Amino acid sequence: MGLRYSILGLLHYRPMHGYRIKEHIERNFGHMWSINYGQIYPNLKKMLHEGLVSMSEEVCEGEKGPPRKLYAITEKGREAFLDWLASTPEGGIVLRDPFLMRFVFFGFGDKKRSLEIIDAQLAAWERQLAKRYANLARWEQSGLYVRLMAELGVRMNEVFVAWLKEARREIVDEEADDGSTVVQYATGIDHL
Amino acid sequence: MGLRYSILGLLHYRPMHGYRIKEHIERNFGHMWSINYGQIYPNLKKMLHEGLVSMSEEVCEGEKGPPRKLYAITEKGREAFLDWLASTPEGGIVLRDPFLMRFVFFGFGDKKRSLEIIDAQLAAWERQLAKRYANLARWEQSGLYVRLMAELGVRMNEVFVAWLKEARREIVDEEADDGSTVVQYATGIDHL
DNA sequence: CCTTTTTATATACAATCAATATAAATGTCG
DNA sequence: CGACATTTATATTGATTGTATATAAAAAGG
Repeated sequence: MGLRYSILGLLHYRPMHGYRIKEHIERNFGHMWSINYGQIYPNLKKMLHEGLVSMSEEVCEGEKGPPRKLYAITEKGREAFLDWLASTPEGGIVLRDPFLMRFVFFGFGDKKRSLEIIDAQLAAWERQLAKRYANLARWEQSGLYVRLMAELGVRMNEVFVAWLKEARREIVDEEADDGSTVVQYATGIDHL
Repeated sequence: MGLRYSILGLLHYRPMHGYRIKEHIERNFGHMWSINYGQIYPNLKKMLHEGLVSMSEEVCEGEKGPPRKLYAITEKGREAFLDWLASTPEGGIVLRDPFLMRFVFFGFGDKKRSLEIIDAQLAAWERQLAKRYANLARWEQSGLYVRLMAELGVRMNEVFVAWLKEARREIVDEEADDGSTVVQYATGIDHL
């Protein structure tokens, strides 16, 4: 139930409708998380029912698209949010990445193909890092905590790029194997 | 469908039963991911049905616990695994952390309490880093890719600790506010 | 002998993610 | 002008992942 509190947190800034919430998160926190409509709309509906947010149907004057539903945080919602904010965070960090998931098993596959995938990943991470550098100026003007989060994002990105470059070198330098006997060595894990 | 291929990858080492799979992942990859029974047993069942793994009921001789079901990867499973391994990883990195989720909103809450949470988190990350340093020797002997992953884990952990220490200092140094007007500044996000 | 611990399988339910259907208004291009 | 793509917006479905817990067998401890 973490997402619902992020939504409540955003509504502190001002009332918003679902579409804007996603836009806001992607613009300001997109470097760390993402959110999608499958979580936003059901959560808003549920929180409306629980009285944590209030809704006002906004007739859009001269605006594009279907009528918007503007959600605002209620006093009850603010209390629930502050309780959550002061509670001790339970559970550790979850890091799931389709590239890293494959990476640990690259010893079982074709090295040439693995290097292709690594190069593509490196390019993607470098593009992302360039984008983050470009956005640093914007985040400088943001509040303290938002700015600090953005800095963490930059540093993590830097670590990823540097690590993958060094890893690539080690993989290339590794003795070429004929594929059969050395596999066990290349991927070897402790045998319990 | 990433988890199922991780299981298939593990079965490359040798046949295993569900309980051992979790143990193995926690010991060797626990620094990056986790897995749980709610994913292991249903996946094994499904993959058995699809012919990607085979099962042999093992009568445990003198061993503790209920009878084990030993799963091995089949030729079909090996093919499916290699296809996945060579496929381009889709989707970016997912990072979800209950602490960081609160962190961005700390400007809305009580600063003293926020610092308590930060200190607890810092202690936890430092303990984890110490553990990782202690395990480095073990990972040195592991295969290339497993060792590289472990190194990434260490570097990320180092970045987290260093970042949070600096962030804490900035938060403490920030001008003390009376809670009302400055909140907007402390958490301020671009207003779209 | 009874309770606790360890090993192990299994499921239910909640949270999250990806994909897509629907709809309204506006711009655009022949 | 009208067909068509685009943007803005709400909403739902199904798959995947995560948390918690129920069940059970045997060894270990007192």
